[in-house]
Amino acid sequence: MAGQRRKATLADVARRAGVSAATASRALSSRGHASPSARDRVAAAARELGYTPDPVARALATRGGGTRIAIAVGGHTAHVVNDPYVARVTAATAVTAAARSVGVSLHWLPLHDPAELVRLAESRDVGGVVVVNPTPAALAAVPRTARGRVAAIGVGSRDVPSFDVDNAGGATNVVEHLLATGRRRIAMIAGPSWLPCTHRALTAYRRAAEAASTPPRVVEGDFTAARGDRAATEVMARWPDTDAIFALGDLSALGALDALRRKGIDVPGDVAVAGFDDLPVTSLTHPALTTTTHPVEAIATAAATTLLDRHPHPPVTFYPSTLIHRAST
Amino acid sequence: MAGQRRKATLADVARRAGVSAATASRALSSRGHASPSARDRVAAAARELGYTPDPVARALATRGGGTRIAIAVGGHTAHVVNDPYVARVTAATAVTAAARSVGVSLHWLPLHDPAELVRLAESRDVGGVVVVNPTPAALAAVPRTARGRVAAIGVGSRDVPSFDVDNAGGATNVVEHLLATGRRRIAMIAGPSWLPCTHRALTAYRRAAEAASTPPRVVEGDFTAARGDRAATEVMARWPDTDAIFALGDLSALGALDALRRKGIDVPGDVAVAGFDDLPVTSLTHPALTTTTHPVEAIATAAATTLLDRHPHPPVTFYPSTLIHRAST
DNA sequence: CTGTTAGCGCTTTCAC
DNA sequence: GTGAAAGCGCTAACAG
Repeated sequence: MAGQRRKATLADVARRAGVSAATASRALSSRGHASPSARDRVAAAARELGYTPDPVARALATRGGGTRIAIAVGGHTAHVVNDPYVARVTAATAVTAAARSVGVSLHWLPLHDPAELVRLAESRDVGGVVVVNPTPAALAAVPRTARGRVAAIGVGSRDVPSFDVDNAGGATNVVEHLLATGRRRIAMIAGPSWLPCTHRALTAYRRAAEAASTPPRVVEGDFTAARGDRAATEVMARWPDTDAIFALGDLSALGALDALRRKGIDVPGDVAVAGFDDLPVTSLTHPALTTTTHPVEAIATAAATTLLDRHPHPPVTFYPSTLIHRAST
Repeated sequence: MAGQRRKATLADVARRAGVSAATASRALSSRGHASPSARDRVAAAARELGYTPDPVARALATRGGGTRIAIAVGGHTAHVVNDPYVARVTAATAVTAAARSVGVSLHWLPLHDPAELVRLAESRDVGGVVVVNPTPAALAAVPRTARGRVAAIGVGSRDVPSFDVDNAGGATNVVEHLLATGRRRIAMIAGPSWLPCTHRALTAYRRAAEAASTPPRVVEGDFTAARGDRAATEVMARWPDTDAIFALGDLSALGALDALRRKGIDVPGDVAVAGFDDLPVTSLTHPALTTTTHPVEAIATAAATTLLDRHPHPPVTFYPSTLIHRAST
């Protein structure tokens, strides 16, 4: 319980190791060269003193490290920061950041005013920005000087690497599963049309449906349960012989389930319902929901790590979308 | 699009306003006194230059501000940081922190080694620690020097202010609702016994049950769905005439719902089921779950604000637990 | 009320 | 390889 005296500083370590602060710094950060002997003595001194470098001072001196990574969530209202999916991304990022002694802040990125993104990327204390649900327009505002300081969860751009779910593959999996279980008149509740990363899923659905000679039936959604409910109602009104509904977003799927139940339509007897996105509770609904699971934590961690470690980034990295077959299909 | 030249610094502002850096600092931070005229000129200069103070430098100079607030989640395994409730707390805190240019990091607080809490509280770059699901033992390790730098979501201690749900009131509400709807043999699936903040709910249940002359029926749970499932099974085996199950934690309630359905027990016909904690999807299950809603975001924001603004803190603040009556009771 | 003078703890030229 | 010295941008004494 040695918490009494003032925290050890680099100067203390240097003194104890009998070297200068500069050498101690080099030895510790293993940047620049230091003799093995010095390196050892410094390491020992640091250990004995329980020294940990002050991230604040380091950030100030290196003018660039940054003491936090900002998460900017694209959307039309400030409410987007309260989304459970965003919360998952934030928590995962906050864990990754914690290991480097940096923090995470969460911001709304108004899609009508992408300047906020630039402001964040240029803040001296921001080490990097993770953009969630970006649009090309918002990304276009990112100045070249911010290269390597911005990463996207969703679509990327020339300067912004993308870490994303393989939406196309995932959607294809779902549609093929539906086809394989005998469904032929499959409707889709899509995502909001302004969100480009959902286009791929929609395209994949169209392609798969076409290949099976079932004409596409699409209704726009917005990931909410309420919209899913209304969308399902609309689907059944426009195409009464529909035998499967594929909803982008599990909340919408649950809403659809509710709408069908009210109409006395049996799931999966009359209509199969599949979701997309792996809400933690979909195994507990009744009927349990067939959906896809996405490695959100891994995606967030990869994006954060790229920023934190200044990794050279591949332009786009896809993560698998895995089908989970349950009672609703 | 004026992002080209180097960001303005306090010195630039001071020069432009024709004052010294110290005066500019005083004028901007409204700490210490500055003449109205100086204040105005500095403010104008700052605006014209688009100046924003560098939080990193500020933190270094004030030795104490801190550039992040740490969230420490008590538990027996590192897995606790992946909890959806924790994610909600983290996101809300990250939004509050963002307004002050600070970040949030997320840590596991091993209950068998509370030293981690001390380490966090003493890190120079940490402005404050929010402890989630604390135990008295862990809190006891907090040094007096950390007063005002630690806040708890859950039980507090003499030195650690507590921000928490009124678990007792919430549980009482649920039990009284059950009694009011004619239930008399009410079982409870409790929380993990090491988590003190669930004791209050348990006590309230016991008291309410006693007052209604219904002997308490308690099974320990752990907030998971799997445990809720097994617990409900155990309840029905030990007390077959049970007509209501109150589960601490909505996941457990959903698990219980599942177990009852498998046994062919009708809900709410034979047995009513109520949850606790307001998972976002409980309105969508079938039957929809009666539960209580808790202002998690408000709680997290209050705890973070106390830390950030060095508020004088009341020792303990309770937030209401509101009953939401749905189909399951 | 305001300017001057010192740092906060670390990294980084630049000589030696 | 290593040390001395000069900051990073800001705030905190201390005189004036």
